[in-house]
Amino acid sequence: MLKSNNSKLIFHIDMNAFFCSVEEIRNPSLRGKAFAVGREGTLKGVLSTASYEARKYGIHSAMPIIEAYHKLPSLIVVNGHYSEYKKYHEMFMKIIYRYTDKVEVASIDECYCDMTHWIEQKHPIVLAKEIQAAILTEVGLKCSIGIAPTLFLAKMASDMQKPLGLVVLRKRDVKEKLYPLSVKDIFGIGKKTYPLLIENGIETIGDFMDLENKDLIISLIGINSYNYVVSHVQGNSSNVVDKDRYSDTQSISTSSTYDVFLESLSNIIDELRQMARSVYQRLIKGDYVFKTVTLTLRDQDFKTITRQKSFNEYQNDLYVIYDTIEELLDMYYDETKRYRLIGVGVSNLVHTKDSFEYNLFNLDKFDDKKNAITKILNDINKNIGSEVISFMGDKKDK
DNA sequence: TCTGGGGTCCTAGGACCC
DNA sequence: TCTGGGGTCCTAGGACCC
Repeated sequence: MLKSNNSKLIFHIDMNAFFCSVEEIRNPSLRGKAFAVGREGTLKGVLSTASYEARKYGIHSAMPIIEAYHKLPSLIVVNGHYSEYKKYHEMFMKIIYRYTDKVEVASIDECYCDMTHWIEQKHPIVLAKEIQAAILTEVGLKCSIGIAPTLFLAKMASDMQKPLGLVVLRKRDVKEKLYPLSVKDIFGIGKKTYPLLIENGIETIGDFMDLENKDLIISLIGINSYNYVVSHVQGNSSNVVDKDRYSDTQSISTSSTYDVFLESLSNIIDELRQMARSVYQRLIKGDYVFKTVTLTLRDQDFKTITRQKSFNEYQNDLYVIYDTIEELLDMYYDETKRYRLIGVGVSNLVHTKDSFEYNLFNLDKFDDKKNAITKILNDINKNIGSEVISFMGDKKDK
C-alpha cells in the first residue's frame, strides 16, 4: 500500500505527575506516599498536583486543599518549587533534542516531536522506549509517550497509559481505542461543556461522532466547536510541529488572592504597584513593549471584572502602568465591595525592535532607561524571594 | 468542598469608517 | 413612517489549558 507523502510520525511526550516526581527526587522519603504539591500549612487554596498514591483517594489537581484533607486526613502537602521544575524541564528537554529539533514545547511537562525522519532507521516503539529509558535513568523522571499521525491523536495516546505508557494510535485504531472514552477526555471539552453533553446523553466520544447526534450537538455547542472535535478525532487536524507556536508572548500578567479581604484603597494601590513592577520586569526581560494595560478585580462573591486601557502608541514605561492602573482603579473601585483578588496585566505586545513607532521616536533613549529601571527594580525586589507555585498538572489530574 | 496563577483563544456588541 | 452593509478595532467576559 502506498503511503501518503504527508503522513507523519508524531510523538507526544508527557511527564507523569511531574511536580510530584521532582519533589520525590528532592526528598525520597515522599516516595510511594499520598502527597500533593500545594501550599504547606494552610487550608486555603488549591492543589497543583497529586501523587499517584493520593489519586487513589480521589485527590487531584485544582482540588481545594480543605476538600483533599476531607478525603484523606493524613495527606501530606508540600510547597512547590517552580524554579526546580524549570531545571528539570531543561534536563529532560535536552535529552529529547538529541533525537530531533522539531519540537513544540506545549507546557513545562509536555511536548510534541516530529519523528518522521526516524522511520527508516528505527521502529517507533524502539525509539520511544529508548527515550523513556534515557529520561528515567539520566533525570529520574517517568514519562508517557503517545505515537500518532497528528498532534491531537498523539496527545490522546499519551493520556491512555500512565505511568511509563507507550501507546500507538493510528487513524484506523480510532474507533476501537477512542470511541469508548468519555467526551471529557477531549482537549477542549471542559467543566462547562462536559455536563451539557452528559445531560443530553452524549457520554462517549463514540456518541459524539454518531451522525444521529450531530444536530443535537451543534445546537448545544455550536457548529465551530462541533467541527473542531470531529476533525481532530478523525485524524484530520494538524500534523505540523511548530517550534515557534508559543514563542511570541501575547500578554504578561500577575494576580494574587488574599487571605483577608483588601479593605483600604491605599493598601490595594500598594499591592498593585508591586505587581506592576513584577510585570514590568518580565516585559523588559522579554524585550517587549505594550499598548494595553489591564486591571483585574474579584470581589467577595467571586465576581471578576477586567478593565483595560489601550494607547495608540507602544509604551515601555513602568510609570505608564502605574498611572493607568490607578486611573482604572479610580474609575471602577467600588468601596461597598470587598476584594479577594487583584491583578495587573499588559497585552498588545510586540518586540521592541518590531515596534515601528517605537523605533522611530524612542529607541535612542531606550537602552539607558531600561538599564536604569532594571537596576532599580532589582534593588527593590532583592529581598522578595518567596516563591508562589501556580501550575497544575495535566487535565487527567483534575 | 469553596474555589490559585499564568496564559491562550473565541465571541459578542459597540464605535467608527467608507 | 426609515433607518444599508462590510470591515476593523476595541472592550469585556468566558471557556479552557497546564
